[in-house]
Amino acid sequence: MARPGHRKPTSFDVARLAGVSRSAVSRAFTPGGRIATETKDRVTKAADELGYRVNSLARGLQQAHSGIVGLVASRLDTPLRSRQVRRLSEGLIRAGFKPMLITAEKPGDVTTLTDSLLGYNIAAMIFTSDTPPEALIEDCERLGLPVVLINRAAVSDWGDRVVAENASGGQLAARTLIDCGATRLGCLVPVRETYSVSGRARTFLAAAARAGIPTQVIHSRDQGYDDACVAIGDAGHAVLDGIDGLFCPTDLLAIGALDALRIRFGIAVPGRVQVLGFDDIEQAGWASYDLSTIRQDVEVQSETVIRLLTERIADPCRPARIEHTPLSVVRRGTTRHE
Amino acid sequence: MARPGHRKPTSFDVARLAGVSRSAVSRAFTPGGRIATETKDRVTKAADELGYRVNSLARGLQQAHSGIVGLVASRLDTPLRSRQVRRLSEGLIRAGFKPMLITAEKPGDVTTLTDSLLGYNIAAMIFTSDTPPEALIEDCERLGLPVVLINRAAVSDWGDRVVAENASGGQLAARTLIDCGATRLGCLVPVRETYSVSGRARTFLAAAARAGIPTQVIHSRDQGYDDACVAIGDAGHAVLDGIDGLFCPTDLLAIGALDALRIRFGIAVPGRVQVLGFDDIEQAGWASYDLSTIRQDVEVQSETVIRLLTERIADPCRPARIEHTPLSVVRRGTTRHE
DNA sequence: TTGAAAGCGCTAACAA
DNA sequence: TTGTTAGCGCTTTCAA
Repeated sequence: MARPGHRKPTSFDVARLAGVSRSAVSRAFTPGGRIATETKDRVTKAADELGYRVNSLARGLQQAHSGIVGLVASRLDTPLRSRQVRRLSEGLIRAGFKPMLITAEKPGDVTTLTDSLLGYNIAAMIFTSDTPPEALIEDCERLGLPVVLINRAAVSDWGDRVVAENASGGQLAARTLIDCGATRLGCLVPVRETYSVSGRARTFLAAAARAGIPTQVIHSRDQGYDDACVAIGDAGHAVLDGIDGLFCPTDLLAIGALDALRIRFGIAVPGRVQVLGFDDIEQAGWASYDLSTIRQDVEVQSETVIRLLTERIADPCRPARIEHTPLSVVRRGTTRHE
Repeated sequence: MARPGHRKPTSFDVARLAGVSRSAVSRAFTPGGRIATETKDRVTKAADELGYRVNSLARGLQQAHSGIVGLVASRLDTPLRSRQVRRLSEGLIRAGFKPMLITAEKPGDVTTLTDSLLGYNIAAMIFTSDTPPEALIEDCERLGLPVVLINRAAVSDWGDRVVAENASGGQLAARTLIDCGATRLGCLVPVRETYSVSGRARTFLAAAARAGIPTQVIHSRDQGYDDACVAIGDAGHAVLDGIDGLFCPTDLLAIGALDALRIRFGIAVPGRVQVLGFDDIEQAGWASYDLSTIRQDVEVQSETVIRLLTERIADPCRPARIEHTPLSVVRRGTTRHE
């Protein structure tokens, strides 16, 4: 237990109390340290008595990195993202890292912030999707700093990537709706592009075209619930009457669309129009929505990120890799049975 | 711009290029540093040229703290919490701190983790509600480490606190329901206690009793959507037929209750039973719920936290303070007009 | 206002 | 296996 003593105890204090050298103390606290069990015990005991804790700052000054990992996330207050960040944070901690959270909406933010992170001699950076700070990633490359990109397009060939299979994602969505009997499709497409969302929408449209199914594009401003409501509202009966299946490349969009469809226009879902989302956020399972969707497994995704990170740190020279996370169809109440 | 040079430039390199001493470089990068403008310019220029960045690790070793703030949050994937964390993170960064995120569900996690945080010579700790790591806060006290508690009970008298006015919160909820014409109330109470939620429920019940309104308690296991669904399901018509107003101390609970009430039991809301939530999470505004609720202003809350933190760091000796965040009634579609 | 010198607390290379 | 020694990159007295 810690003592009321004012100054924080250092390895020197522990060394003196244990009757060993400071290096011995250092070794006792280093995972693979070459040290006699007996010595280690003495050190541990003395450390406990003094309430000693290794100073990670000093340690980080000496070693290759400080163990801090920069975690860059936009729209943290969004269901999918908050789940991702939670998992990543847990995974990082479990792997012995410390996540430093950078929440940033505009690319400018990210740059400034990461810039200051770099002074902490961090072990790596993780970028979740959206705002693409290309220049920043180039900085990381220059510094040889490991980078993992989640659901983001490649920037140069630096950085490992973990992406949902967006290509097959859009395709899977199209096939699912068609299999459920939809014959005239619609697709909600946010004007503000994003790697994953735009990718899914694009491949959905391509797949529908290949299948010879007529498809309408409904544009929304962005990816929020409100954006979807407005988009559906603007589309109006003129468009909506022409479709019987709607793909929304995000559950949040799907839920907004659903509310607009049912409540504003009184359109029966899935009776008149079937709706399919993407991600499987918690709210998709809420009884009022009971949204059919394509599931993106966040848990697997996070584990993959951590694995890639760890391996990259162990061997900085290996070529960049890209891992795909699996997708699965979750059939709920907004689509009809096949 | 950074140079391809392999070793990261140090203050020494900058000093040499600028033709000054290392101390001058240090001063140039210290906000209030006593240095001639001309010298500073020379240093800045040299630093830019070399791509120099102050090493925060080395700096933190020297100064009172490293600028890192520990941010402890449970249930990060929950709407309210993710909004809080987003705001806090933004606020901390704006104030020049770096948030280190500790996501932990069990008190044990928190202890281990914070323990390792302490090695980073952090500036302060912020605890969002739930899991109360009392021993930990005592540790902070012993170390003289500033602490801010959000919606948490006091532990000893260490730590500034920011709390919603739970006392008046429950009262406000009771009055709102009664004013809207409810005459037989119900209150959902999670068995697993939590400072804020339990507090609100308690004061709600007290206020209802004072007003002479009969009130039923419906217990749920915990605070999630599913917990509310199950609780309402278990209560059944026997209980539900006896109430015409239901207070749920969390929007998440309210939404779960709403779905159970309407979809499982076909009970009209607000026709037969009015429902009132607490927090005003984003989903409360979604058209399918349109939930009346008591709003907790997360933005104000975060700002208050940052202010308290900053002031405490500036003057570590000031007595602990407690600040209340305002509450307001948001009338939507699950209550009737007065 | 500036520079020289002494640490901050730790790890790592070397020698014993 | 252990201790000695030399830094890691910075800030901060203290003199000048």
